[in-house]
Amino acid sequence: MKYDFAAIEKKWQANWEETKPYAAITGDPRPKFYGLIEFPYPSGQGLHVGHPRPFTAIDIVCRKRRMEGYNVLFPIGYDAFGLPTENYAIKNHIHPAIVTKNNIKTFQAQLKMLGYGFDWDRCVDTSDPSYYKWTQWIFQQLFKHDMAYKATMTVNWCTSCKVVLANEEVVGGHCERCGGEVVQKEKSQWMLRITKYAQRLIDDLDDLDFIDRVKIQQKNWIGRSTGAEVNFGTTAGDTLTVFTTRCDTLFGVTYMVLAPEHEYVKKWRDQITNWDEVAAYVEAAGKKSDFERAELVKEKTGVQLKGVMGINPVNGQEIPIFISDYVLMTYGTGAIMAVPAHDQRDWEFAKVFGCPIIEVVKGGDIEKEAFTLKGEEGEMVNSGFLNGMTVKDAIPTMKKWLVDNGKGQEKVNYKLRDWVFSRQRYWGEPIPLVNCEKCGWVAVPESELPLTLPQVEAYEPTDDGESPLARMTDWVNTTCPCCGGPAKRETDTMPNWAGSSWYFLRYCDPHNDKEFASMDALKYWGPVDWYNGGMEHTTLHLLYSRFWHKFLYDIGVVPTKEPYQKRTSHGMILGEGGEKMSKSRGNVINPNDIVAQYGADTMRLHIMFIGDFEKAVSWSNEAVKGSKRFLDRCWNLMEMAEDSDEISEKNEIIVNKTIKKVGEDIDELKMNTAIAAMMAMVNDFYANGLTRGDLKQLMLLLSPFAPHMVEEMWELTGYAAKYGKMAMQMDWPTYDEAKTVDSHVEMAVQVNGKLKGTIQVPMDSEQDAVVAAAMEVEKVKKATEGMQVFKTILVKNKLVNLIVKPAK
RNA sequence: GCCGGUGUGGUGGAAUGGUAGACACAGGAGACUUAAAAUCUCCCGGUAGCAAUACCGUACCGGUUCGAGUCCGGUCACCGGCACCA
Repeated sequence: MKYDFAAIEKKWQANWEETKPYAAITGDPRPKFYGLIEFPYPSGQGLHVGHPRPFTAIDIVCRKRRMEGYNVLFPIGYDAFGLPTENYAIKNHIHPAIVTKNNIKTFQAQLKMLGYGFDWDRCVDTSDPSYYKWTQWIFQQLFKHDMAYKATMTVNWCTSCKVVLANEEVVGGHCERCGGEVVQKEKSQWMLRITKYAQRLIDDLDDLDFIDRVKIQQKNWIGRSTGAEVNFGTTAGDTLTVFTTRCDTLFGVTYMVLAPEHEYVKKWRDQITNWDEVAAYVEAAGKKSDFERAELVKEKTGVQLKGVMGINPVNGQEIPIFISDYVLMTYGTGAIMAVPAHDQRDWEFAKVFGCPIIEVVKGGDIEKEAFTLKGEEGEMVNSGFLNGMTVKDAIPTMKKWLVDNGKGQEKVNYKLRDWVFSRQRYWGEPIPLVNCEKCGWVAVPESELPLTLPQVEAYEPTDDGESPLARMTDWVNTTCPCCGGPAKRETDTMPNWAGSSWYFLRYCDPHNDKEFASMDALKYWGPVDWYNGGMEHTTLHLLYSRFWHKFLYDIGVVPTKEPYQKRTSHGMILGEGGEKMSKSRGNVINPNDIVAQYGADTMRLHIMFIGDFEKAVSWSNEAVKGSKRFLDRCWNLMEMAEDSDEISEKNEIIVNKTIKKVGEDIDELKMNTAIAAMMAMVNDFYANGLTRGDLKQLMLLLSPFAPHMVEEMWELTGYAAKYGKMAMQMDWPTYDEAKTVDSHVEMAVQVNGKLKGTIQVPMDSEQDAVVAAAMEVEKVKKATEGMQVFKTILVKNKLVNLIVKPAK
């Protein structure tokens, strides 16, 4: 018999729509649990199989928490601003708001189809003015606290789309969408000072329950390195400051290098005797994209600034100064001291330009390559007062010398850059600022928020890379809230990361029109207890939202310094054969098809059973059958079950064992082994028979995985009437530890570490009894014949290992 | 190059240093059926053997251990991230 999944799923989804068993109640006295999944971007393609994996996993965790007595918040929403919608709108001349609305409808239907226990009354849409009013409000707080500033910087410009692209949208120097060439262009941008939080973003990871690879990746991205700033004199009179992590090698400095954009290059124009050559190099470097500068340049290039020399502070030696594009303006001071003996890049440059290479740490062969020791045990040579020291000791000694002599100071640098926050796009939150000639940048009064997106006729970006909003002169021209004089609105919009940086806060209090969320609601629900999401967001969304949250904490509007207590991450779902799913490969799996053929419960179960949650797995249409077969077997147990509400004696052990295993596995997201354990229990039921009481335990365990079918079974077996509750509202089953193990155990018998057989012995048998039983095994007899047992290793209830040698 | 991760049957995958391959998919055999599907039961790493059994087996080489898929050192391959960060 097969169960009628279509009718059953429809019935129970209608029931849940009506009775709202997933409603979260702010302020409820039960302990709270806040489970979160990354809200989807409502694309035109609808849900794909990638979504249900994390959604189902956290849904299962939340369902279990409800049964354990928690007041659970498991919300959903839509990250609705973004480029694909805007491009679709451009192509089809439909307003992006309408496109978004339609897409959300599709997503909602699909999410409901899969039976997720979301609290739908808390649904948010980042493109809804009642939502982005508060995104704008938060931005204004950033602005008011000097955390947002406008700066001119180089951005990626697609020559074909005539549009500014984010770094993520540039693939190998070309536009991700059209493949056109991407060049660098100077543009004035809003920036957020995330770098101000760099240290705290590292330090506070220690108290969080994030999986290690997330912590490591965030730390690497922030890229803290400790070293020193060293002040070099120059013959031009200016002090040239560099950053180094290896101040121990100062005696090995044989030249200096500036980034081509360094301010001193222009400043020294009159003293530089080869200016034409220098100017040409600067211009050429400026034209190169970052991609070309990083990727294509194998051989170091550069030009010496003739006419100016640097002066090494430790020995007063005059050294040449070069410009080269291997030195980045965006890190450190944009200038370096070059130690070719102990830095591979400097070594390569020195070889090209014939600079001297002076060894200051013994141990390598600097004729062949730079000696960049990994440990810190090398011995200093040719280094004046450092001679004879280890590198480890030389670094602090030199630091102290620099400070004492006013030649430098300790310094920490980060790779993290400030966050480019402007997009020259239509479909994003308008930045709620106006520019007044007299007052400069001024925030739009809070009473005027939300500053809504005006209706425009064309969403296409303009030729000069301005936002489409710039054409709306009626909207752009306004008055200054400060002085009442003429002012212009900012026409750039926010990036799609804005709305997602705080959405988990809005879920706590989604209908509040006085505040982004009340402190009471935030205190009740915060922080998010468990947040699962993709690794691809580790250094973007996850970092950005931690930054926003810390800022909100600092201004006293959120109660915790971190937004998420626990972070886990799921592996990708690949197509059959392990290839990435893509339209061009034609291997995309649509969840709708699986649900139509097998039902939502099978879909949910299978996507959990398919493999280790953290690892990538390939989808197999064939294998889905197994999960469906299991559900059918569970369903058919109803006919087999004996008429008793007690757990049967014959199944006592397997039931208790399975309750323990499933409960523990769910908490570790090991859904695959939890399901395997339930399958094993069902196999036992088929072999040994079962009571309705046994089945009841299975239904409770299976309820989070296959909620529709279980509720139907719960009703048919009479439990719904008996308890007046749905299965999902029952208490999570408990187990008796003593009953999770049999009275007898099977133990392995080894002779000299080789398996010779197994024995059945009473639980917790002592060594003598085990050895006696072991000696009864034929193979053991044979293997120990004429031998002397001189050592016995007993692992209780597991194994006994007899170590033998020939008897004399 | 650097930082993470992974490598187990025909396949997806299980295994706190303790019986490798749980649980499934595919495959094989049987029961039921006029028949097929479905369902139920059994078999299913390799080599040799009628068999009992023996030997081999968790990418590769070595080590620690009574015992290693698991720990340590080295090598290779693949995946993800970063990449001239001084």
